[in-house]
Amino acid sequence: MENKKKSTIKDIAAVLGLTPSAVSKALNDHPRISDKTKIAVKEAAIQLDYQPNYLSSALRKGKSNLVGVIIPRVNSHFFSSVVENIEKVLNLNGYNIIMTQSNELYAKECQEIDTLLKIQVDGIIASMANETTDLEYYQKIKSKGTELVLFDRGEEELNVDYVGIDDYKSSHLVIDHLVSQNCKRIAHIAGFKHIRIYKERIRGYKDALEKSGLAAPENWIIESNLRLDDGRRIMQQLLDSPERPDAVYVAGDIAALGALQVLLENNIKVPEEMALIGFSDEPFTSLTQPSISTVNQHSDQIGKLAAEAFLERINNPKKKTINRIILEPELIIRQSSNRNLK
Amino acid sequence: MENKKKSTIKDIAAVLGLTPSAVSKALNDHPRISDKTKIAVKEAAIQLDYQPNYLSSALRKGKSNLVGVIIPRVNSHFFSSVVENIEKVLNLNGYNIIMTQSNELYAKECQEIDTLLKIQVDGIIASMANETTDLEYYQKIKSKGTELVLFDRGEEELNVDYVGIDDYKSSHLVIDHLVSQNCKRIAHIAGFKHIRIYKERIRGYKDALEKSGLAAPENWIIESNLRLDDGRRIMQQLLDSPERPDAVYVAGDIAALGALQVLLENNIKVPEEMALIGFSDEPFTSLTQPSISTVNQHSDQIGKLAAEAFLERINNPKKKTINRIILEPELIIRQSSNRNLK
DNA sequence: TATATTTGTTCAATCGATTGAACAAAAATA
DNA sequence: TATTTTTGTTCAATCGATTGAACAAATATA
Repeated sequence: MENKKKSTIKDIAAVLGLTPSAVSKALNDHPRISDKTKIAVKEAAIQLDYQPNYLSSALRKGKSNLVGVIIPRVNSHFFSSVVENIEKVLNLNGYNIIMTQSNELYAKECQEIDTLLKIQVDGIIASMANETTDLEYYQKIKSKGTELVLFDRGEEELNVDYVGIDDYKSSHLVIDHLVSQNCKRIAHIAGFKHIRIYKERIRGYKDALEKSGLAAPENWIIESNLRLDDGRRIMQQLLDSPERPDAVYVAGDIAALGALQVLLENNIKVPEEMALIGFSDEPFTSLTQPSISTVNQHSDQIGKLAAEAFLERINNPKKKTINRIILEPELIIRQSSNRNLK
Repeated sequence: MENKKKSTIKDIAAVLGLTPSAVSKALNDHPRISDKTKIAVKEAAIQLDYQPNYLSSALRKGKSNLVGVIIPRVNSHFFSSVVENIEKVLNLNGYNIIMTQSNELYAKECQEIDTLLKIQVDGIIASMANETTDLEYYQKIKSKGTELVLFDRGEEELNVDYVGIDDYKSSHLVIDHLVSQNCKRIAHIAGFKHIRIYKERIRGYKDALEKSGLAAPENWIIESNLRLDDGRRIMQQLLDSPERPDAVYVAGDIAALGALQVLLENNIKVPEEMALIGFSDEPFTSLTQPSISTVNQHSDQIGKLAAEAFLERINNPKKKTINRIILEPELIIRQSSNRNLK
């Protein structure tokens, strides 16, 4: 029952009275092999349930047709959707992906990079962990000659292909909308400043407020991990502050959910007394009561474009120019910020 | 700057005036190599930033030290937590994991299995897709001599190691609790009967009701995909039925969330008019208003035990006995079913 | 001192597939 | 018929690491 004897090109060669090299060439459609032989070889391959040995061919060719994907965490709609779309595109092109998660930890991320390099993936597509400030490990990927594409969280100094949205503009969409809802005192629960995308959101927040002639006191920009608890803690802090805001723009949906919980627990009317906007369009934002306004990052597009950037690079190894693809953000207005509809 | 020349044992050998085989043995602590040589080799390895070529050693040894993990979807706390714990245990034992998702699709699952077999993983740890009824591909894993461990969703006929919870008993915990809350008409939004775990939950549901002397009309057991929409649709259907239930036991948290939405939209008091219990202890169940009672499946334990089952098997290839590890479920009582507290 | 044992290293084959060069046979051209 | 070209296949080296056998040198035993 257990048919452990995997067949090799040798077995096929033996059956047909050929040499292994002829078989290899037949399978790879080498021009010098006759059609007759090719057909016979391919038939025999099926008969013997032949599966090429990936390890040996990768070793010989120096190419694994494997791409590593590193994301901060899988349990997020945004990231899992990006991965799904990366996979879709790469599968069509003969690549398989290996998905790993850093859990937002720098140490874990380094370990994952080492593993992927060890397995000799042809490239890595990654979004950086919150903790990561030291880019040494990413430099290492490039120095090993492995392709690297970043998405969402990526730093410009690495000088590699990047796909993401216009974070600066996102903040403008958010703030302009809140202003149109007659909000006057808008606070920002932000991500860490050392990460480019969050820095951009902060910059956009400030500029958009200034443009509208509203104040943006420094203590209304609160950096955090954007976890549920951070959202809760900071919202409570804002509620307790002497001049309470009338709107809060949160740089992540999960933290926005935490913030919403605290608002509801304190019987604050949303959006009448306090408007709320999150970021990422996680599915649960449409499920809460009230539903949470948020910013759509086009995860499907990001995945597709990141995969294509990798393919382009691997197919043109000489190419020197760097692609920076910036998508338009889309504001999704739901109950938590819509004072007219409710 | 780009240091593409990866060093090999040959390079180390050249530096030290040894042969590659001596270097290989030194690195692998072969007893016949002198300590002096070992130290010298290891120093040189560090100097040259030597990284063993995984492909060649895997090819030669017939062992990749890679384990594939197949889950229905990553975007779920239960599955991502299981994977996290599998990884933790396996990393400590020198294995790396490759995580893939079937998206609940049989075709995708088959493709993932092929990929993993191609990459020549040493084993596969999997939870089966909802769609899967044909076990041929899983048989294939075994017939190739690759170790297989199943968790949560696994069928007995495959005759492989399994880790899961006692689904039959889970239903008893749920029903007994609902009965204690004075519920009399308890419906069940179930998963597909062809999957063992859901079948067991249904069986437990029926037996527990019978034990309590309550009716369980067949049309109160409604099979589904357990998606959000299924929960919504079926709950609406139950509300519209002539004899409306006063409690619903849902075999999955996401469907339970959908059900809750419909209840709230219809202004039905939960749990007073309708009690609700889900399954899996997804984090959002504690975040809804009211929070949803559910069953904890001990994802961390499942991951750990599945990884250990794999390790045990790979270390004792001759072992013939099958491990079936069944954990105790834990009922988590929250607002949606607790009529006393609220 | 002669022989046996231990120690440290090299040799050579191997894992399975790939690939350029070599070669013989068949076909085309002169 | 002699020569060139084309075609189909085999040969042999290679990717990098591993491993049992072989061998020489050093050490121990008789």
